[in-house]
Amino acid sequence: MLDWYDSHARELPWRAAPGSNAPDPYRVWLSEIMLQQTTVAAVRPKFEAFVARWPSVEALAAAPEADLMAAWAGLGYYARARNLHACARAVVALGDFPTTEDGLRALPGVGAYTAAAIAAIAFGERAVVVDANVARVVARLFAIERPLPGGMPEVRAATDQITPDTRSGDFAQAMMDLGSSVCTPRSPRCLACPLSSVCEGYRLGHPEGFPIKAAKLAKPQRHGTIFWAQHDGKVLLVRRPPRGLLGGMRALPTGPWADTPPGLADPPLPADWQLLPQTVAHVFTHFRLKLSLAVARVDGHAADGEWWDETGIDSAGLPTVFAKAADAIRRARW
DNA sequence: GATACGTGGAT
DNA sequence: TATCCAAGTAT
Repeated sequence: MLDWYDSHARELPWRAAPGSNAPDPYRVWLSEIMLQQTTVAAVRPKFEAFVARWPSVEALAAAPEADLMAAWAGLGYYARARNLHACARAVVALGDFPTTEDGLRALPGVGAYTAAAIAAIAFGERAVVVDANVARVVARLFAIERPLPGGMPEVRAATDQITPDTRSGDFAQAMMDLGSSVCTPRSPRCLACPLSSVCEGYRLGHPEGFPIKAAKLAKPQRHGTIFWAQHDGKVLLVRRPPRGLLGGMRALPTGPWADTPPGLADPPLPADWQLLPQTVAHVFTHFRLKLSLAVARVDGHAADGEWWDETGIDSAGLPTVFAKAADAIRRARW
C-alpha cells in the first residue's frame, strides 16, 4: 500500500508536498473536520478559503464565531463549525495541538476517527484510522460478514492487524485514496488494485457485496413556510437557535415544521403575508422538507433579527436550504 | 445502540 | 427521478 501510495497519492491542498516535511497540524485538523461526511470536491474550495482568511489556529480562535459560521455555509453539518471554533480556542489555551490520539480525542468535534487521523498524519503516531473508505476496503479484503455498523469492531481489529508501525498516516491516506478511486462502492476496479491478490472478497467473486450494511429508514416528508419580509430593499434575517438543525446559522425566518403545510402560522412580524404559488423542496439527512414561500412588503416594523441588503443576500452565509428559497423568491414576481 | 445532523455528486 | 454515499460526532 505504501508503494502504491508513493506513486498514486492524490495531490490535495492539506497534504504536504511530496518529499517535504510533515504537514501543518492546523491544516490537517481543519481538513479532517471539513472532510467528515463531506466529499473532497466540496471541501477543497472551502479549505482554500479558510486557510487564506485564517492561516493559523490562533487566527481562527480570534475570529468572531458569526464570521466562521457564515464562512462554513453550504458545507452542512453546522455543529462542525461551532465545534471548530471551540476547538481552536481550546488549542490556543493549551498552547498547541495535543500530539497523542487521546489528547486529540478530548477536543470538541474530534472523535475516534479524527483523533487517529491527526495523530497519524500530522504527528507520525501509529494509529488505527478507520473511515468509510477504510471500512469498505477492509470489509472486502477480509470478506467480513457482520453488517455495519455493528461489525465495526471487527473491521477495526482487522485494520489494526494490517496497519504498519511506521508511516501509518501514509498507510491511512493510501487506504482512503484506494477506497476513493479503486475500491469504490458500486463497481470496484479490482484489476487496478494492488490488494486484489490477497483480497478475500475478490477471491469469492463478489467484492462489491461488502461491506454488508443495515437497511436504511425511509425519509418522512415534512412541510414548512419561509417568511420573506422586505422593506426598503432589505430582507429580515434571523439567527437560528444555537443547537439542533442548522443551529447557530443565519437564516430566513420560518414557521413550524409539520406533517402538513402549516400556511402562515407563526410569522416573524405582522404583515399582509402572501403565499407564492411555487414551493422549494430540500432533502436533509433524515427527512424531506417542502417549503411554502410567504412574502410581504413591510413598513419598518420592529422585529427581532437583522435587515440584510437583498442584492447581497448571497454574502449572508445562509445554509443551502435558505439560499435556495431566497433564489426562488427573488426570481418570482409578486 | 439509536438518532440527529447537510449537502452535492455519482449511478 | 430515486437512491446511495461521503475523510463522523454528539447525545
